[in-house]
Amino acid sequence: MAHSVSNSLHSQRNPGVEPQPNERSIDTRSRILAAAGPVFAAQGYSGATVREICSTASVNIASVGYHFGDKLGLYREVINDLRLARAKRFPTPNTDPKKPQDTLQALVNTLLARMLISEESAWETELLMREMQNPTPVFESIVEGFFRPLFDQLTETLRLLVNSELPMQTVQHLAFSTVGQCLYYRVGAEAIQVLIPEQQRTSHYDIDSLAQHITAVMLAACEKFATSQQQIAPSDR
Amino acid sequence: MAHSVSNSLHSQRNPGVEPQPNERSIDTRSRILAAAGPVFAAQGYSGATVREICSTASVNIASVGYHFGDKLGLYREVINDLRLARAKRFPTPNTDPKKPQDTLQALVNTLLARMLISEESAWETELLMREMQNPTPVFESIVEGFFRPLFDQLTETLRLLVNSELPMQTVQHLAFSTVGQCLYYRVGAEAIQVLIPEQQRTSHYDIDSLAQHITAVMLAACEKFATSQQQIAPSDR
DNA sequence: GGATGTTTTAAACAATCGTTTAAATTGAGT
DNA sequence: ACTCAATTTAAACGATTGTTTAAAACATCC
Repeated sequence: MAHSVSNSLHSQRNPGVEPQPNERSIDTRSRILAAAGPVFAAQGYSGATVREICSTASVNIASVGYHFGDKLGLYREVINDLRLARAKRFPTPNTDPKKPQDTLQALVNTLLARMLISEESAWETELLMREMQNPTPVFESIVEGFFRPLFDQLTETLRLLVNSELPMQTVQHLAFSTVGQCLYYRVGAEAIQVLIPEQQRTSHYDIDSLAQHITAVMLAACEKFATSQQQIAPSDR
Repeated sequence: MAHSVSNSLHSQRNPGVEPQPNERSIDTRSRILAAAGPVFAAQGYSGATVREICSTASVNIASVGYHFGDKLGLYREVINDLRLARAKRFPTPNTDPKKPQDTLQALVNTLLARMLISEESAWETELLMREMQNPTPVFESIVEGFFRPLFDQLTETLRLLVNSELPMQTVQHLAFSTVGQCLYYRVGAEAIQVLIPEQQRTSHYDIDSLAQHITAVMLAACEKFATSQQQIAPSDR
């Protein structure tokens, strides 16, 4: 009745005996995976339908049950493949301790490039954004695999730019300030589209311009934080 | 067959003749509205079901069709009531041109308070967040009614803090930097919960601490931007 | 080439969705 | 008390969802 919690392949009736998948089998499997990503990203997990996925993949509806057991099983595989693919495409910039300013600029560029990507792999970012607002059971692994590495590199770089006696929480807040500014140009993209007329948007909202601005803001903050003993140093009161 | 595009009340058969709603009528109507807000916020528009809304409102399922015509009609009313309620609860801080630093601090405080509210009206912010990622036909009116006023006040305040010859786009970017930092502590809340151990989170992530940090970052940036003719002034290269 | 296990297929399943219908109930005016 | 419009109610509608089933098609090995 209820399918036992076993491998992803349902055909594996007797445990320990690996089935030998056909060439067609892995073809339909990969075709489902390729079609599922954009659909999950566009409609969300619960909004996406296995019928639409199988339709765009030119595959029978029962195939997802056969190859992934479940709709959630398919989603897990999509997330897993996404992590592997992105690790290769966006290599973390090599950190040069002698030029932390340049490292910060490179990190901001990488962050913005990940946010504002508009190629055929834009659905990946969309999917990660949906996970941030509607976390599914795979969210924690996403944070550890995706966000933690960049967050650590960002805090290390910012540490070099400020007074080394600043408490760690302040440096972490500076990292969140950096990420937050980058993230806004994706989360708030629809709002910006309403707030700013199109004429201005076309000329000053490319990745390089935004990266330069955000880097300048954070460098100014770091300089001020570097010369102050306290966490906050009001200027006049 | 298909209900004609008319008033929200279906009972209004002959145009020009206002129906006189009962006491019970406006009671069920308001009870539906009160129940719909949190459900829409928690499940999203398409995820929410009129059955759950009517169940928590202790109202028949057909009532939403009678009073609001449609599920979307109910949603529009929820958004409309939300705008009116929030305009009263979060009055925009009065802007004193002589102390732009204080005005900025107050604006950041208001922004963060709107983001991190955890009272019984937390569903309102949740609903606005969902609109940002999954815009419905009411999104544009939300931006104009909710975001535009604070965005304008923010740009005016920042204008007083920087060189008055700076191009408008730079000031707008500074406003987005401010909003982005505040927004991150809500959008990235789930990620922060994984990245930062609970022990640290309890002591340095209250509204006042975060507002002080963000204000300090933006004041540092403004000071630097005020003394530079160019939009970006690299320090050493 | 027949036997065996793997994969695909069409069809149906039960559950749930938003919406509609027609009758029952209520409330106010005369 | 009767009338008539407003409102509520239970029930059903058609459509769509994820999942399952049993048979057909395929591939592989002896």
